[in-house]
Amino acid sequence: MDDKSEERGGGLEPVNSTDRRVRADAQRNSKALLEAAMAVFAASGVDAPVREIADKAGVGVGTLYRHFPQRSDLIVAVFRNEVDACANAASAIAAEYEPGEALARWMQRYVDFIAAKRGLAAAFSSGDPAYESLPLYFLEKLRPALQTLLDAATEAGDVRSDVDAKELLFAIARLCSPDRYGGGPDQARRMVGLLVDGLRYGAASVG
Amino acid sequence: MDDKSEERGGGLEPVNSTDRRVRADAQRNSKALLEAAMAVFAASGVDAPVREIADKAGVGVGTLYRHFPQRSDLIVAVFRNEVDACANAASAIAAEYEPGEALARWMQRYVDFIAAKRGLAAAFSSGDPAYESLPLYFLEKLRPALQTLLDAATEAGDVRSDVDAKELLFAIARLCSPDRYGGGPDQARRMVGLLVDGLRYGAASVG
DNA sequence: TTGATAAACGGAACGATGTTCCGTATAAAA
DNA sequence: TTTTATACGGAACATCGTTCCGTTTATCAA
Repeated sequence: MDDKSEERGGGLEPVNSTDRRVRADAQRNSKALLEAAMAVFAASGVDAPVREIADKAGVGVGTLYRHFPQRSDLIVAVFRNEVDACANAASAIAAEYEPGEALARWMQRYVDFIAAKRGLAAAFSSGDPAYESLPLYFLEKLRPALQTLLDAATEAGDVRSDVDAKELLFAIARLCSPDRYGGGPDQARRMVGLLVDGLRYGAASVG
Repeated sequence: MDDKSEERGGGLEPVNSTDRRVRADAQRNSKALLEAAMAVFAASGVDAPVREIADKAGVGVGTLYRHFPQRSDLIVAVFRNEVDACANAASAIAAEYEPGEALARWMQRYVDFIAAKRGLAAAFSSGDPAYESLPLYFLEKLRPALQTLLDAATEAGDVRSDVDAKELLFAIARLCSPDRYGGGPDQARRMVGLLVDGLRYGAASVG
């Protein structure tokens, strides 16, 4: 199928469209930039200057723009990365706790994620087309993760079965939204805790 | 009480803390800037450059910054101005229509206001302390306005009586929020229309 | 191992923006 | 009219996102 290459046996290394491998320093820098951006965004918010990120990663701004042609690309990359981390946490938690407890713990993990991303949420709904794809990515990654936990907890009789994963994700996100002025990040935790208790309560009638 | 002034008899003109009147050109320019900002924000969003506003008002940027020391001050001023306009519309509408119809018409007016201010809503929840006072102002102006309309409509038997003005304001604002991707500004109108019909339906059981 | 070369790098430079500064113009008071 | 506090205008500054290009370097072929 490929007209010009069957060179390296193990296709483990990322290759360019032509032939050559992706240079090692490029990979290193890309990773360093992503991690620096994560740290800087967490510390100073999404409005932090790109130069600060480049400095923290130990590269020039030219390099930063080679890997992330626009500022929003960096934001999007960080967001997707953290969505992935949150989704992946589901299976790790499921392996360690029994179903009901796993569900509760993952939901608190999800609350932390939402709370940390409050600054981004504002950017998303600001109409910038650069962020259009994010809500879909968000849903496609997190819904299956939560659904798996829900199914397991339901089958174990720990929670009721008439809850939709998508609705639950949105409901929690809204509980974390700062609409009610007053009540800090603890309030969100308490409200979500109540929600989880509500799920458990419903399971009692099933036995 | 005032150790140095009892000069002008009719205190109709705005005065400075010392003695002198506020200059006429200053008043003119302040008003022109506010109107220009309203127009520019509506046309190009809240991220429009201040120079564009100064140009439209026919003044220099120095003058703009004399009246509104920070960019956010201009945004806040426009917002408060439009909150006032929306609140004042209540009495005007109430004078022209019967209570139930007045309520319905004002709520659509409120929807237009919320929809137009979507760009600002993002800025408010971005944590900038310059906007901290706005939600309170919003509530203190609009709640009484809606409450008056609600009371009149309730007394006329047009709507049910168990609705809270504050909750209604927030509910409508959320109906207008672009969370569900898909569904434009018409959807908000339809949903609020349903809400109003719901209010009317409840009144039937009262007679 | 050693050139050759495509890829990646760094950071000065550019354009746009929010904000400040200060010499000039002017409305209000004497 | 003269005086003076006030306001004006717009050049200048600091900072941002982004581009450009001469220089460095990792990879490949010999």
